[in-house]
Amino acid sequence: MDGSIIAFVPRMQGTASQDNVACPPSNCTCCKLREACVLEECHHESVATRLRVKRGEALFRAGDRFRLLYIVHSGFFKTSSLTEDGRDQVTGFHMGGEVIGMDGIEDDHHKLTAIALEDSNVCSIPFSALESTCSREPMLQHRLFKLMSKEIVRNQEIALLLGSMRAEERVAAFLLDLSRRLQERGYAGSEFHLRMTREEIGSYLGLKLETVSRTFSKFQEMGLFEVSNKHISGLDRAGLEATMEEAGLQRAAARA
Amino acid sequence: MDGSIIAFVPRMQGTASQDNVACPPSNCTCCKLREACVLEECHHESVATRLRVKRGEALFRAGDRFRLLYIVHSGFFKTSSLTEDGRDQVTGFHMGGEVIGMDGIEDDHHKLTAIALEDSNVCSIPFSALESTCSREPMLQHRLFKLMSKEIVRNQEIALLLGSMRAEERVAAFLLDLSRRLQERGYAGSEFHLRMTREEIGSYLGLKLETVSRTFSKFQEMGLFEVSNKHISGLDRAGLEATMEEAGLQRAAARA
DNA sequence: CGGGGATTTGACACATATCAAGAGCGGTGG
DNA sequence: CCACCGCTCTTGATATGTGTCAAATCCCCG
Repeated sequence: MDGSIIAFVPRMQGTASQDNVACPPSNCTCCKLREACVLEECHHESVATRLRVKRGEALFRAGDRFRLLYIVHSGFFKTSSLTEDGRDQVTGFHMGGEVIGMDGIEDDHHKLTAIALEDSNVCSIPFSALESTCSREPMLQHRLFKLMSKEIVRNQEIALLLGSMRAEERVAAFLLDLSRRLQERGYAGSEFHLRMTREEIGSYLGLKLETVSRTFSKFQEMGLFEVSNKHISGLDRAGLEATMEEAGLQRAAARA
Repeated sequence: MDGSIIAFVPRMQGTASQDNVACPPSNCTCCKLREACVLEECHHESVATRLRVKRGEALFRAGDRFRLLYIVHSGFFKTSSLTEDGRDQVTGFHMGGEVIGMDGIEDDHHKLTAIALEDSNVCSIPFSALESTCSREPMLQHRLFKLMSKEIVRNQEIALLLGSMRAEERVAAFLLDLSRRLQERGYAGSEFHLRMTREEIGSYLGLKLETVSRTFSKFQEMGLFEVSNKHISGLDRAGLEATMEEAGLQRAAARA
């Protein structure tokens, strides 16, 4: 695995509500995951607050004043940018252990909207407190720099996907990424529920929903997985990777 | 203007070589711009080193060990990612005052290659020294966080461009961005030399070089600017913005 | 002054978008 | 518990934007 910046990778078995029984949403002093959290030191200072977000609700919206960074504790989010000219695009899907909100640091206002795709729990930390703690805790500062760098790289990878891949490669890359992240969190990597619609996948991948649907059907025919509505099973990671490589070879051949 | 994170915006009149006469490439103690530099505090510590990079040379390459962050002092760079499967894409063009290399913080290795598109001068700062200084200088830490956030947002904007804009909009957005940044640096915003080839522009915008060329020709016919090889003049910013808005309206109409 | 890469332009191909219709599924209320 | 409604998804037919291929010109660099 990569020398993960995000050490906090919960292996959630219980539901969000069960968690909340034991951990009231006021602070994280009893957080079961604090030892492993990216921003661990903040727990010691008791500056983190637990929040529940229901499916469909926004954690923050584009234009909101930025104050907090959020760590997804359980659940699933999408972030999207909605520009004044009506352009709307999903920029990411976020699951347990991932940090959301770093787009707001630049000028104290969020550029993105974060919406829960299922009932979720997040940990919120005032960025100003985080900065203070960083000054005293070089390791925390170091991890935060790495975390932001990782977010830069992630966005560059999306740009690479959007700028240079065909529809099939994009969809394969999307599924492989999702599968890998679920597996890292202790879930099966070959069988999972998609929490987002075809339209949201398409928006993320720069494709129309019909193209996503068609590609799913085609992959199913190829035996790369079974898809039934939002449920994926029997995902053949090696097969998907081979599909991507083939497309890459074609590109290389075309160039030669 | 935006509450610029990058306070260091040189108004270069002289050439790179003239600069170097006065400022040997050993350190920045005599840097004319240190007062305004993003990473000002580092100059006080004399940890910054000036480098010259000739046109075509690499500042760093993908896979290189990451140690330094670079501030472009004069000149012009492109950064690009080159993956093992032969995918190659320009991820950005960088001019005076901009910081390059933040993609390497994540795991101590650069993901991108940075190549000078003209003879250039950069200031290099060991990242470890920067981190140490940050711990003592909260304002520097704060600016560095903002700088990285800005880079995150920039990459999101590229993704938005690649995922949702048509060729004409992309080219218009590219020229407007370039024009704005040149203007901020004291150059004319309506007349400038393109330092990159059509192919590099295309790679950055997710288009083929022929499409870039055709779009340039079309814009010229529309009277939005004159283009002669790499020279642009008479750039009509308002006209380009109108072109983008029209495309946006079409999109909105299509959706309704 | 020669040569090779860069650019332009045209003709054509193809991937994906668009438009359209119908089926499936999930939630809601009777 | 069933029936309905709306949203999501699938699939087909067609349109279109951009890629691909090719050739000529241009221009910069040596």
